Amino acid sequence: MASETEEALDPRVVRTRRDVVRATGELLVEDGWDAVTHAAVARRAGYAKATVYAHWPTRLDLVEAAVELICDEADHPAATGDLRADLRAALADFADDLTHGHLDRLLAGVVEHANEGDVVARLRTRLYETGTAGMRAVLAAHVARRDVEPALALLTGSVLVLVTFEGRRVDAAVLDDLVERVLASTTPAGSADG
Amino acid sequence: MASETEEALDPRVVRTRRDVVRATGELLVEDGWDAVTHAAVARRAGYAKATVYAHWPTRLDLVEAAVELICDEADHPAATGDLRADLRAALADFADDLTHGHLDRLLAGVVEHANEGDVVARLRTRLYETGTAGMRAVLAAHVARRDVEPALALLTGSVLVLVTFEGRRVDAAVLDDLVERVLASTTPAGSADG
DNA sequence: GACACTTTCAGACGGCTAGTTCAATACTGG
DNA sequence: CCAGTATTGAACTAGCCGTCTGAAAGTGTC
Repeated sequence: MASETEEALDPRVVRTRRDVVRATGELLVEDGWDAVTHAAVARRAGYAKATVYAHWPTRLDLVEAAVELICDEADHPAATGDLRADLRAALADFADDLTHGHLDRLLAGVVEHANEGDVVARLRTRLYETGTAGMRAVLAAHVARRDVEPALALLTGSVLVLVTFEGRRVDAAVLDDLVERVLASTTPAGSADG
Repeated sequence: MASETEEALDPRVVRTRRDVVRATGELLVEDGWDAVTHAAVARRAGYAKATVYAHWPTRLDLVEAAVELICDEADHPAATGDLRADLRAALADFADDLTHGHLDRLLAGVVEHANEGDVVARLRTRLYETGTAGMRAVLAAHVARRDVEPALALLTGSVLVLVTFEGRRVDAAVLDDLVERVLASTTPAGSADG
């Protein structure tokens, strides 16, 4: 028999999982957490409702699988080695995910449903770390270790707030200003006091 | 007849409005946006479901009234005049609202339901500005005008991210570090280039 | 191709909840 | 006391969620 972790031998199961999880992700991103219903997902994916229930008994199972897929598929601009250029690119990418990728709604969903168990808390961490992985990598490569966390919080937080709550369009000038302000309080990596 | 804006003469109406809006606010804060149902609100407030429907035809009407009340009742620590102390106090207050006041869930709710009309967008702005009013006031009094907005975004954003997405407890040391980092990139108010 | 096995399907069902309606009751100001 | 208004409790419709079923279709094997 196949191993427990790779038991999806039947091509029907593979197809179903792929199509349904993809449809769930689209629904989650476009219409939000509450739109993820077995019936809605089945309709969108082109499968019967009972089939969806058979694979993912609860709504949370569906959301979990979709978030996993979204995070796995996420890709970020490659680093060039130039600290400021890479930071601006990563920040712009994050801002774009928030607005056009509807990452803001995804994050809002996990925060609002955070009281529904540890699974949701794990999804929150997964989404946040995936969305900020680009920035974290750039910072880790260029600034002192003790500056990485605060700088990351300052950059991601400010962009999140500007885009999501102030409805501001964060153009190159805004991003540049934020980057300069944050870098002013950091020490280069490898420095004596880093 | 009474004026249109102050027509609530009947004490029954006054009582009903007060009790129901308060119950809605508690429900909204404790259990989230989706828990705000006419039936649930009526049960909690001790009124009949039909009465709640008579005053607030839609769920959004209920949420709107509750958010208005919450924002009106919000109070913030008084300023002492010491920039750093006031900033730290305002930030700590904001962090406390996020965790114990469940402001994070309120904000998540309006973000997730932002596609349900302009009313929700107004609520988002109202909540965000109320929660950050303390910091904005302190900054406006001490740093150059052009530094207020970016500094506000950096401070509120970083605290929001640390508390809500990283699950960090922001103690005095963390707040102090953030304040120093942000202030390093600002110019005092009234300065020549401010 | 024949076969046993698994997956998917389509629909029906009971249960729960949202929102509406309405006659009866309680309250208010005069 | 009385006319007008607010509140009530309950009934009712409509719609959706989750479950279950037998039938149909697909899969791997001999």
